[in-house]
Amino acid sequence: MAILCEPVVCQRAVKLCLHPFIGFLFIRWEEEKYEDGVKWRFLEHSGPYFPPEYQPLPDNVHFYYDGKKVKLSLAAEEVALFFAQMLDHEYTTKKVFRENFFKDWRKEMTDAERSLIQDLGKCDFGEIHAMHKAKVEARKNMTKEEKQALKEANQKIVDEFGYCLLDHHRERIGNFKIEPPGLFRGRGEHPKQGMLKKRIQPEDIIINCSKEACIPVPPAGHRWKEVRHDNTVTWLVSWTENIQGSIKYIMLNANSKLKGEKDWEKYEVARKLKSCVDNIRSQYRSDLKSRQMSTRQRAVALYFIDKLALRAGNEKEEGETADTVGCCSLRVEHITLHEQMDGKEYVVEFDFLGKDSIRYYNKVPVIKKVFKNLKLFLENKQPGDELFDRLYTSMLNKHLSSLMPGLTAKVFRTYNASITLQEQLKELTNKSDSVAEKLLSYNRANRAVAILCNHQRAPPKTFDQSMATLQSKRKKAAVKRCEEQLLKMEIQATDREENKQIALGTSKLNYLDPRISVAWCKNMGLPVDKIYNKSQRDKFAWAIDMTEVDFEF
DNA sequence: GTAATAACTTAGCACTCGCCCG
DNA sequence: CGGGCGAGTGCTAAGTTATTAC
Repeated sequence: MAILCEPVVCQRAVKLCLHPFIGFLFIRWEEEKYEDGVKWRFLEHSGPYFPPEYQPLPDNVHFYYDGKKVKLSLAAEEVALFFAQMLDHEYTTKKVFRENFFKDWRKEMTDAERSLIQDLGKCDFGEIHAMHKAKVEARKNMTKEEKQALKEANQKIVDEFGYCLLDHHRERIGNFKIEPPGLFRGRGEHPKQGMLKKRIQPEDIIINCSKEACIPVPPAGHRWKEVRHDNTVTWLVSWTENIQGSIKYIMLNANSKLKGEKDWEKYEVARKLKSCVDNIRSQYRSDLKSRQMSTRQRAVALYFIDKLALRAGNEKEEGETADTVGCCSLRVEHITLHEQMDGKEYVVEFDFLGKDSIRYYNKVPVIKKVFKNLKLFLENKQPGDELFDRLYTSMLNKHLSSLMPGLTAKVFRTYNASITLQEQLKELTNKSDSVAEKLLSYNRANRAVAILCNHQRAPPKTFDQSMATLQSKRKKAAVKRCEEQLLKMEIQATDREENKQIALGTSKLNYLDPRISVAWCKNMGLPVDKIYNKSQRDKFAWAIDMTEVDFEF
């Protein structure tokens, strides 16, 4: 395999010295020179915060089966309440949801209950549902004092459980609360929707902290499953959830040193790709002619991943999750080839459900060699067959890491997102623009990335109405106010309209090197808080600190 | 070599909260 | 000064990738 790039690995300290690192980041970095894989020296925390115990229904609220009042056991009653709470949701009418729920609910019943309750259709959760709605209503109508008291109680919980001590730093924890029990929903057509997500007990919990630290105290009468001292991982608490059998973790907040450094590294790898992407592109273009079918498939997949920012697309176990795909797992039915379309040659029409069951629909002209290969891959295949039947994400990533250390499929998304933002900002903004115009341009650049990465959202429920309001304000303002304000509102309206189905947050938070944005703000004379809110400024503190006006991704 | 597992990032949606308008 | 609304935040599902187990 050709090595196309200089390795980037194992040069942490050296890498840093290349940068105008200032303030705490530098000091913090200097103090930790850990051997490979070690994430901390000292870790102390309070353990997880458990949701409140189940409160039995009051005596005047009843469950009915086949028209008759039935007093349920505590365990069965709790699960009945989960279902009753969701009754306003459309998915409680879905067959899969109902069947999964009923099956799991029956497991929680006593023998007597189980022999009585055999048909979900005969269950009447009406009173329980009404009680729940009344509770929600009551919470909304709390007095100021009650709300204040609640807020203070919550703050106390955050103070006690929300922080940990990692080496010499007090760090905010990302998710210190144990996920409460309920009915699993999942996204899209999930085969496990409606299943009971069980209550987590201290006996399910693994605690990770350092040997010298105070070990968190389990709730009275309970003990932890295990206490371990593994400083090669970053999690504080873990447990296994019962729906997929996967492990859940409590980890640090994005504004922590540990996460910040990782984030910085991610963008440095993406920048490294910038310097060798031309070589990598010519390599996979020449691989399109390979005699090896698997190499050709890899080349076409790479072409898509690079050009369209598709995800890698791991194999998934059938029946365990919704039927979604990424690049390597595309099937015959997900693409249609058009020799000619809309006046363009060699158009590939994509239509598939990706991560979170978000639809990816795109018509893309491709180079002839890619088109011909796709035709070849489709020969003698049926819908349901894999397009890239000789390709696995593991092979792809192995190949990529041989081209550049640290390179994997997802780096292309980061790289293409960041480079697109930088180019769009250059193209769209002028120093002489007004603040509102600059922000519109920034959002448009952000939007270009979100579209590339297919970050969609459901149009806000009140969209049409609020759009109309904004439009009419426009007219009122025109009558009585100066043109500048008119312009500002027009710009806002444009921004919102263009953003109807696009989610900017994901790319801003995960794909766009924050130094591009910070440098742009400096260039444009805009305060950073015009584009980053408080938590974004926290997360990107490292970039805000170190970025010079002339930063180039 | 392949499958399973572990660890970590990425993702959209629901809810909350604070601000603005009538 | 209450209600509506959008921005911000919390939540946790759903990905990717490296590592481990067989």
